Amino acid sequence: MNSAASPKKLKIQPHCLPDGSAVTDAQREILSAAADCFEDQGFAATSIDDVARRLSATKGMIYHHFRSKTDLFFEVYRRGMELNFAAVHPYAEGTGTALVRLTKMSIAHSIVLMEEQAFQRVLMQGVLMHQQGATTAAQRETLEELIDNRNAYEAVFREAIEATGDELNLDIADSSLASKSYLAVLNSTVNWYTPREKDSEHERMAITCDLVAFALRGIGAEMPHEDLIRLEKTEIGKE
Amino acid sequence: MNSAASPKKLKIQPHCLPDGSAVTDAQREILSAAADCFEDQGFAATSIDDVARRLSATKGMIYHHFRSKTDLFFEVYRRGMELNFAAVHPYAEGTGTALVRLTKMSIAHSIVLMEEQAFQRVLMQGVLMHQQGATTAAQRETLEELIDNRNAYEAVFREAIEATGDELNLDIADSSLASKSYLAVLNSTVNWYTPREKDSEHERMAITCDLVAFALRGIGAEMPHEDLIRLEKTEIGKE
DNA sequence: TTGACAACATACCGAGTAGTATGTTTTCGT
DNA sequence: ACGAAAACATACTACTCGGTATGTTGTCAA
Repeated sequence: MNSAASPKKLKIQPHCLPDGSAVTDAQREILSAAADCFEDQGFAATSIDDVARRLSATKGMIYHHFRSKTDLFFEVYRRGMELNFAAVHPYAEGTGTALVRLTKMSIAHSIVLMEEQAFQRVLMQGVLMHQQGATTAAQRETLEELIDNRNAYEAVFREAIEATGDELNLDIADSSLASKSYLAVLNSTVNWYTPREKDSEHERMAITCDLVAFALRGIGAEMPHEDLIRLEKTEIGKE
Repeated sequence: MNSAASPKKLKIQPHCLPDGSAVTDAQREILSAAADCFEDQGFAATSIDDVARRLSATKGMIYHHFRSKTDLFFEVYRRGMELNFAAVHPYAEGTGTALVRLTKMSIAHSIVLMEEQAFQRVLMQGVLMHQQGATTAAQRETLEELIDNRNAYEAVFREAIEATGDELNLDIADSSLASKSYLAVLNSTVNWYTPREKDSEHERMAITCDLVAFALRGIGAEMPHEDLIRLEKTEIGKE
């Protein structure tokens, strides 16, 4: 089914820095605070002091763990992609029909998106940053790698969509375009969703259900409502 | 059909500043250059000197026409919304079935989006800016107004989608969510589309066709492919 | 001609910021 | 216990940028 060109092993090993060293608790806290700041103010408007203040720490502490502001941003990006892969990958390789697998992937994606909004918004900024131009050569290289990562993620969905298309004899002219549209629907929440204090889990499930149904119809597939609910329940259970 | 709560007159009068004064050529050039800069680098990373340099002018010239960097951004945003309204409005009030009207609106939206990418990206940034928080009280007020404008735009689509739902007896649970998903598909191009030098018009038409078909299926509607092409041809003709 | 105003250009200031250099404390292997 | 390295904190520098104050040039009505 996914026998197509995908020699790319998805590396889901525990989080580590590019140099291979492990991530300490302190670094994880920095990444989280940085993600919040980048979400609130964007990359350019966020100062290292902002991040430090959010941690009740100092600039020196940040620079002890990360070489530069750009590096910090990249690590936040990497962490965000990791969250997505970790959530979706099990279902991409799981059992069941292609349609069921795609549906589970979509539910997992939508939920992790709403739960980790800060990281997700950083991903968007990363894409934007790519269209512009990172300064140094080393940074460009890192950024390329991150974008590759994102493309690989999209490819996972594209293959699942293609498999579903084959399975149901759907007429999908351009699977690349279809996957972009498909993910655009699932990703749309980052632009407007803000969790309410109460009942946020139920709320998220309802939204996810609607979004996935919309996206599936978009590629021509249908998933009965009660089946969607059932899949979603099992999905949430895993969390 | 759109008898629902929409007392809001869409103001499409020729472009003018908030104080009512007309826009000069110089101001239009500044707006265009600023849109390019904001697209390339984002609001925070763009300096007034950057905009001036792109015009081979000076900072003083910019500040002669706009009170502040934020004001300039708001005007770019306003101009972007204006372009969208101008493109879509005729079809929202046009003739034909609800499905045909919605389709025409979608085509127009998709095309203006690809043609005026710089302004469209600024719109996205404006939404992001709203989620964060503009500094001064006056700026917040202006931003609220701009967001209202955007919501009004979304409402135009929501009403068209509701009308189509009534017409075709579609099962649209949450029309607000549906319109957000719908527009997310059409808007997705700003994140990846870059025009090729040759044949860009044909390319844009093909993409638009696919996107609109996807979005329509998303709400449960079907538009035969040849009909879509035909509508698109008449649409382009207007340009 | 002139004076008044618009349309710029130039010079400058103050606030903020990425990054560094260096000092201080905590941890930990031996 | 102790020395060394890790894990911070503090102080400082060089630089950018938004905004302003002020100077210069063109335009045009009276």
